[in-house]
Amino acid sequence: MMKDSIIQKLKERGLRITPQRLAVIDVLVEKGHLHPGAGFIYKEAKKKSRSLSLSTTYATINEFSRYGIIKTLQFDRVENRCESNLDEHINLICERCGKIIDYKAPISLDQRGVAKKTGFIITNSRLEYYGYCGECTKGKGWSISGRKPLSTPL
Amino acid sequence: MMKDSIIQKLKERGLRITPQRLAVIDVLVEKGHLHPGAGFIYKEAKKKSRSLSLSTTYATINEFSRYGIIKTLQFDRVENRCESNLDEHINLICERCGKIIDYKAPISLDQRGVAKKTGFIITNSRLEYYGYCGECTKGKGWSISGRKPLSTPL
DNA sequence: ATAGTAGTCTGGAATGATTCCTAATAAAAT
DNA sequence: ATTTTATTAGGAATCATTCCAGACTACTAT
Repeated sequence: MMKDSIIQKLKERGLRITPQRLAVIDVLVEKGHLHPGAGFIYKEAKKKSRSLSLSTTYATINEFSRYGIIKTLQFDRVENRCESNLDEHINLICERCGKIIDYKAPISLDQRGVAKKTGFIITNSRLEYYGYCGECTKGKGWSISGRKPLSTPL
Repeated sequence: MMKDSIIQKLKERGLRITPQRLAVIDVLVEKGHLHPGAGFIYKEAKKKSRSLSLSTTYATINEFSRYGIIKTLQFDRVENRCESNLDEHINLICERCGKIIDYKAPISLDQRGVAKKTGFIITNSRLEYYGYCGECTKGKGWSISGRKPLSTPL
């Protein structure tokens, strides 16, 4: 997503454009593909806007998420991560290095069929596959040792 | 999963059969479809095995999970939930009442294709759709008010 | 049966990402 | 320029989960 279009969205929703938010947007735009967590965004954004607190970073992320500008990938006991790719895709999550890869694949679940059969109305999805990324299995003859899920902070 | 087959698995892996574990197993077998959380399991299991601590409940759940007897559905800022249905399925999660419904549907992601294309080796999956269950939308003409995700403890 | 020895259990303290709180600050509208 | 009101900073609070160390006990081999 482009920086301008995000700013556009903020204005549409009546949210103010502040230096703190601009700094966070910059990080999301430039490093979004890394699926950064709040801590990473805070550190990076602070470089640009000296006056930025962790609280504000969280508040900003939450606000953006609430208004559909980003999506948050929530995890247990580990920093949540931000998803700026809003296209339908699957996340491949490496349990060794924590990397999250967007994998474009059309998941064809018949949402209408689900609604008809169970009464459940789908509004959102979370499609993840866990395992080990190419780098983490490279040259190791497939012998993963330190399985420590999502341990690497980002 | 049957109680006996779980006990069988424990023996196979060299894990001891203790009254605490038996109590937890009972809950998992009887209430597994509710996708109980640690707190619920603790409360229920404590009725059967008077001597059971929350720590042990957590330890037991973790152990079972580590050995593939159950799967844990991890969430952020909300109690994790236990999944005793190990068949391939999708979880429908109600954002109002927190209910989790197992929806049987063949997700056909070509794992070999993923591996060939990205080098990522899949070992586990997490397929969830969020929304509102039949009961929570019933007679409301589709006007959900108190959107408070997974708020109901179980 | 009995004792030995890991594996388990307990209760409480510790953890840590995230949220909450309130006074201070600063966009944007008039 | 002034006012209104969203936003921010900083620190305290939250709370599911983990960690810890000492006590305990299910199993095995004697």
